[in-house]
Amino acid sequence: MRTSSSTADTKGEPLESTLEARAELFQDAMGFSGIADREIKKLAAMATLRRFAKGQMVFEQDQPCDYFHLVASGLVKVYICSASGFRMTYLLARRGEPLNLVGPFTGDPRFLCAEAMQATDVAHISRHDFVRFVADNPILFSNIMAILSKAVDSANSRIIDMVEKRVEERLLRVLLTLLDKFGAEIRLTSAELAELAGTTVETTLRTMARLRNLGIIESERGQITIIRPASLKNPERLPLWV
Amino acid sequence: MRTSSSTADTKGEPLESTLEARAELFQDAMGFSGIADREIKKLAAMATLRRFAKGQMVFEQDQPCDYFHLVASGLVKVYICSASGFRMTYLLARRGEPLNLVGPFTGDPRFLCAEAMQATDVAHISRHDFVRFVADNPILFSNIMAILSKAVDSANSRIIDMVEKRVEERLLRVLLTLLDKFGAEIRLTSAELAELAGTTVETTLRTMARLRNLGIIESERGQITIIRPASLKNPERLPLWV
DNA sequence: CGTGGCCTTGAAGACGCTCAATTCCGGTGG
DNA sequence: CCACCGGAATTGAGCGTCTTCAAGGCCACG
Repeated sequence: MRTSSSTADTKGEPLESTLEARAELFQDAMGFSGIADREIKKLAAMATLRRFAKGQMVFEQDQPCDYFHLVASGLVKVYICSASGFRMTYLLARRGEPLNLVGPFTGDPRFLCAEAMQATDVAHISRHDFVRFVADNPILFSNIMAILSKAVDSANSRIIDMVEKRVEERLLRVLLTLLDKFGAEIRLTSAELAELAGTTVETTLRTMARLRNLGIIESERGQITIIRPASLKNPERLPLWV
Repeated sequence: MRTSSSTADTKGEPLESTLEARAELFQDAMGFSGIADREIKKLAAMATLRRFAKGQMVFEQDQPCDYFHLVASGLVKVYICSASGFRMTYLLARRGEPLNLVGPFTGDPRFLCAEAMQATDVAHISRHDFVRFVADNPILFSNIMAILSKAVDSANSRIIDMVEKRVEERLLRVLLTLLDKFGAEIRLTSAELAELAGTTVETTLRTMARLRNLGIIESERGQITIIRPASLKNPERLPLWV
């Protein structure tokens, strides 16, 4: 529950990349469908890649938002962090997923932090360039709104979960979501799961032990395997937006 | 915690109104600043007003979103409702405040319900007209994004509150927010406060009794008065987006 | 071979939910 | 004018779920 990130927080190191590689990234990035190739090229020309080591911060809380970020490889967790150090992960972003769709429009500091969970490459576009590009390609607005509406619904349904659902149900929902997105083999530690479900490491461990006894999952150090996916598929358990 | 809204759910009754009155409404509506008068007129021409009685639903969960709604008078609560009937109010909208900024863009059903807390007039614009208008007035996008970013931050900080803050702190934060928006005289019942703070009526009552003993508030039936606003102004206690 | 991260388990205690009973108030109808 | 009813406010008692604190084991890696 309390955490201390003592890891380096330099903003990654520049990475050489070809225009083609970047164009290919934006080509099928989430929210960028329906953009003409010619426009995608422009986008790629404005972007630069940076590499982050495991544990490095891509951006931090209360910093003005100067860049739009898009994951090119690796895995990034986006979380909110309270004054007392409690963390709540609400997005695990991999290739093609944006880290901050809203921020660039206002530029204002937000609550969010983003941290690389593995060695990760992230594409950056300056806020100014990004906003102008979106204005030139209005289809992006609809795309962004569609994503935002899911994100808002997910946040709202999480609020309800926190109050009325027990930890076991929340964890099951997290597992279901991870199953959908990453497959049955989930390479996360209990601490990371706890931050996704909004609970403590100890409670997570205890609950996972129960699920293991029920034969729903298997787990070893830093790795969980879902054995009986059907057990998670409760129709009432809508997936989160992670 | 369990609720049963047995109130009528007809969609309000049509209300005569002048073009000028509607234009004046949109003139200083939240998110509509920076629009030329000529454009505002267009907006007003597309809008129709409807009246809702106390307890009537403006829109309900899982219904496709066909209209953009803007409150013209009265008070509307927007809330999410879980399968088990638990409710969480996350917006109290009065004149000039939109009820669904995101919905019209996708048209998809959402989790949200909106219910009139008093006799209320609401302006409706068809989703199609609204989206086209926004496309014609791109400044609206920035405005909407700015509002959404606050809403998302608020939802996220609420998630953290639910997990790590006690009911008393959540209630204090709700009271602070209501103080900022509505002034020291708050005309809400304990049940309504409970839905805002994400707790039960009983716990709300008990907590309010404690605050009353501390001399922070006074309360009578359906009415709370904040006596010592300074007690709520903890710098760590950022206001919500209500 | 030691250190640090991760997993595991126990025990205690708190917070807030649930159920239940009672009172108070305002409005409605006889 | 009075009786009744429904919504709102109170207050008490019991208890379940989780957090918290604590201690120990396991594994990988330098």
